Amino acid sequence: MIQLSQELRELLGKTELLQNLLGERLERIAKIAIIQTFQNGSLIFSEGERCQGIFLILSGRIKMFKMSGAGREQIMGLLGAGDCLAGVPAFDGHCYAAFAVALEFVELLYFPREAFLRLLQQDAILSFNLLTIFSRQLRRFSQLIEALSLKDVSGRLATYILLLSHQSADSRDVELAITKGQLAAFMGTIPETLSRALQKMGHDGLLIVDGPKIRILDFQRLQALAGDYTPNHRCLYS
Amino acid sequence: MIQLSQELRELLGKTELLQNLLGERLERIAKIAIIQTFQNGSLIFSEGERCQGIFLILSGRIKMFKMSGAGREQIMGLLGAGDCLAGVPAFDGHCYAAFAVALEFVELLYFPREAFLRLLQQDAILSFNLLTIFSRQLRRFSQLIEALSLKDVSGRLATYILLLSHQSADSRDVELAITKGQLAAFMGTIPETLSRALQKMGHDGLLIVDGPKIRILDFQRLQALAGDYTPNHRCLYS
DNA sequence: AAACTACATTGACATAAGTCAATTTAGAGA
DNA sequence: TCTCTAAATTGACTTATGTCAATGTAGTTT
Repeated sequence: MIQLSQELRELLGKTELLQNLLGERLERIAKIAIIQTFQNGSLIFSEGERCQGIFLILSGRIKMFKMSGAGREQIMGLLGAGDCLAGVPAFDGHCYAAFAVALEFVELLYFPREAFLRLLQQDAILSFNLLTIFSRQLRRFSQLIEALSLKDVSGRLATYILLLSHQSADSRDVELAITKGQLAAFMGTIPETLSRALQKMGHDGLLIVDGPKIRILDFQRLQALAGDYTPNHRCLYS
Repeated sequence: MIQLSQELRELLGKTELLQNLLGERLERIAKIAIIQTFQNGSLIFSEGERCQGIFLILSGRIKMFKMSGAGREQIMGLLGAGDCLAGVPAFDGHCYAAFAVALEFVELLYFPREAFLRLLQQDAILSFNLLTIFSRQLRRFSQLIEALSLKDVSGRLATYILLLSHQSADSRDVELAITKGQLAAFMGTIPETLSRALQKMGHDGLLIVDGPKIRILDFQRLQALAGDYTPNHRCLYS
């Protein structure tokens, strides 16, 4: 729970959006911010709604997703403390491009669009930070497009597990931080198909699944399944 | 064919990346630029290659795409005169995220990365322009992800045709500016499937296809096929 | 411990879309 | 006009993956 203005300022300086700003600048930014809270499961905004500002996540996790007419979800991103939300709509002034719901109790800092844009013009560092955020997101989206269009579910899953493995302490042991249902929606598929893909990979001796824990047995074949065209794909994951 | 430096400077000022810059700034930018040309069909860069700079397209069209292990293409974007190329890799210093090939004879302006980044720090307008470019691209990618994950080929096709229709003079008549093979690769499918989808739409009385020309007969059913969840989706297409 | 809930798995089935191969069409160049 | 080539279409077939329905599992609450 965020309460102290002092504590708040410290937190802000550590976010990707507001890092490296001069103290006084940060001070001024903190002044125009409004704290908003959302209960677990509540809708923060909807696709198509007019966007009036940008959000910084202070605590809690948020799911951004698109939805088909039939009600299937495609998760566009999972955000947590320090991440910024609705950067694009706040910048270009158009509508939200996706839905956002709170996966937990969420505290947000809200900056009205006009004030945010004014600050953006005044502060080159803020612009730079936003460019960094946008470019990272563009890379993520590129990968997602590639996965959805050019890989089957097993391939996407293998790619994802290998990515987790890179971030993990022991690269052989990986733990899913989200439910398998969410993972399915993230991979552009449904829980049933994901379950079967994992089962097959287990049966083929690529890995062992135990609830959210996955132990990788065969990196080589997993990499082959992931089937990246580029010989060294590491730089893409930055 | 670009030859005169005067002519060049005028062109640059009209591009999205360099518009609204002060005259002297533009002058300085033009100085560090290097002209490169590519023959029709030639590879401009490959996914995974280290990026050393940013490109501005002076003339000709460029296809950006990803490729599967099996050799299938997903077109990420089609660029033309005035567009900028490799903005993200130039900014973040990582590798190209896709392949780029010339679809015609192409003339590019190349700005070495270091010089470009220096200019970016000095000029808030340049940053703003790049933010605009990035945010537009993010919206495009969002739509592509939504299409690939949540719509079938007919739905994607309907969406695309309606988009063209909005841009067209007579909204009932639409003309494809690219080959159907490229369109298929853009929609995340193959020519055979695209051909069948178009055929079915024709058979169902939604439209009439004559080579690259399409006449829309039934907007309502086309819109239903496109199946956007959001009631007013217009703001997404900006 | 029992019951409730959300999540995950499994099975049977339908179908959209990819693959392979053959044919047609249309544009460019001789 | 007649190739020659690339693009587009069509047909027969296979397969990945979504749908529906049932069952199983685990964590939480009473």
